[in-house]
Amino acid sequence: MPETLITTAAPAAPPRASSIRPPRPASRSRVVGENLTLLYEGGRNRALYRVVDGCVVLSQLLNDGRRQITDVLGPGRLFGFTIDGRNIATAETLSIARIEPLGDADLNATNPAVASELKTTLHRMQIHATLLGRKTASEKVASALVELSRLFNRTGRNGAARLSFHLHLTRADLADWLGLTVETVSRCLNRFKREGLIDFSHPKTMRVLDPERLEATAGFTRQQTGETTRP
Amino acid sequence: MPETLITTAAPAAPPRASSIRPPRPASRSRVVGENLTLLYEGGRNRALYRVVDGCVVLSQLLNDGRRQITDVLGPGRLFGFTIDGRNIATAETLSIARIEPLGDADLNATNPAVASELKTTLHRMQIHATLLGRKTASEKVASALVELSRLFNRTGRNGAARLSFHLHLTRADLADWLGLTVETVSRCLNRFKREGLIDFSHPKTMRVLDPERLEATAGFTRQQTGETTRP
DNA sequence: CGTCTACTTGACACGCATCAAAATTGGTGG
DNA sequence: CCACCAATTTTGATGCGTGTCAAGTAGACG
Repeated sequence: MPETLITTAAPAAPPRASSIRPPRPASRSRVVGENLTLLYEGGRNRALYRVVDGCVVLSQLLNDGRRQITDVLGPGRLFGFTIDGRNIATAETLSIARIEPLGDADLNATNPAVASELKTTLHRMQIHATLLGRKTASEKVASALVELSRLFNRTGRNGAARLSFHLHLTRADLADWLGLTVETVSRCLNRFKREGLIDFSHPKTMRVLDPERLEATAGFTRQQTGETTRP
Repeated sequence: MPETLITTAAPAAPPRASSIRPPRPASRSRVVGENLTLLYEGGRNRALYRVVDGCVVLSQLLNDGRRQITDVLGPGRLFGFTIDGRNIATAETLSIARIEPLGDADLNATNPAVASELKTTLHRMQIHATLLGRKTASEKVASALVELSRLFNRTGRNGAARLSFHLHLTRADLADWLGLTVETVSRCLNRFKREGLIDFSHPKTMRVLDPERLEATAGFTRQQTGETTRP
């Protein structure tokens, strides 16, 4: 039984520069966001980890500090893949998360479970690339809500989804995940709230009021719906 | 020795709808682009392939026809990964390409070479996600040129790079890869030409005149440059 | 209660999409 | 080789979505 790590919030760090626009003057010394624990960065560790509870994000940075979150991991997901001993991405935990290292026997990429995880992550990345390159701001935010509600929704004691979930990401994290700015994310969320798609009193506690309309707003890839047209 | 497939251009198909904007009226019956051979689409085949020569692209589609090319494969790359028997992405060859199927013995994802390819692809996807979400149009186009010149440049007989390469992608493909429109791609390319970064007389034959300035225009991830700042 | 940070909201600007049309390239048949 | 048509690429004019800048509000924590 592997030991379980419990990571907690790190002390505040200077703000980072994001946004989509050209090189900003900013070039901060600390690259991770506030309230985060940096698990490793660009090739420091050699173990694979499993998320037990909470939320871990993978990210990349440009030289001037612009950040892209490439994946959001919920319970069960593995991370820490390396190429030639260097980690593929930077990983951070959001608020409190429990992670456990995989045993040495499982560290090999030829392990079927690990290979399967690689393919899953790759598939998710493809879908996310489509979101980043081809979706509008509204579609992006709606997609994120659908995705996060699936990852983190708590089922009631009767087993039915409550459609209320804890948003582990800040608005800035969402922006860095979706290729937007904090302001645009905030505007979309509040518009959805006005339109009755979602509700939130606390900014981190989301409730989906109209899942169908939300999913329609999110847009779909053809594969996801199974539709494939041929002449 | 596995047989080698030679794929050629397919007959013309109706145009597809791309662009980043909301649902377009368009919803065409044929989903692949012109002059392309569709290798498989959303879960039709079970073999892994290796690109021997030419260029293969992986793509995804949204319901209304918007397309995102998620990766561009040059010689040596593998593709055709599946999850539960369904292909992760749609693959198409551009113009003429030679591909060969991997032997049955190699089909297992636990094969080290296959696992390594998965990680390589995943790493490339992360870098591309950063491009899609956080780079400007100029940075995107410059990055694409740098990347394609590495994939397809022909070394002279003395072994020195000639920095001239065949652009397998059309402007529309580039746009779908970079999350832009055809017009923006064309404008960037011609601006780079005016500024002396690149040159091309034929639209498909690119020559890099100033690799350093081009790479500077492309921007870098911190990992790529090896730079990592800590407090 | 004061301070700090995250979040929200408004006014404005600009990069890139959109729309339109001309120029170039590619292919086919005479 | 040239004429002709379709597709691609280029170029210009214009508009919109989203980024930028700025100010205000709300929670969290001492």
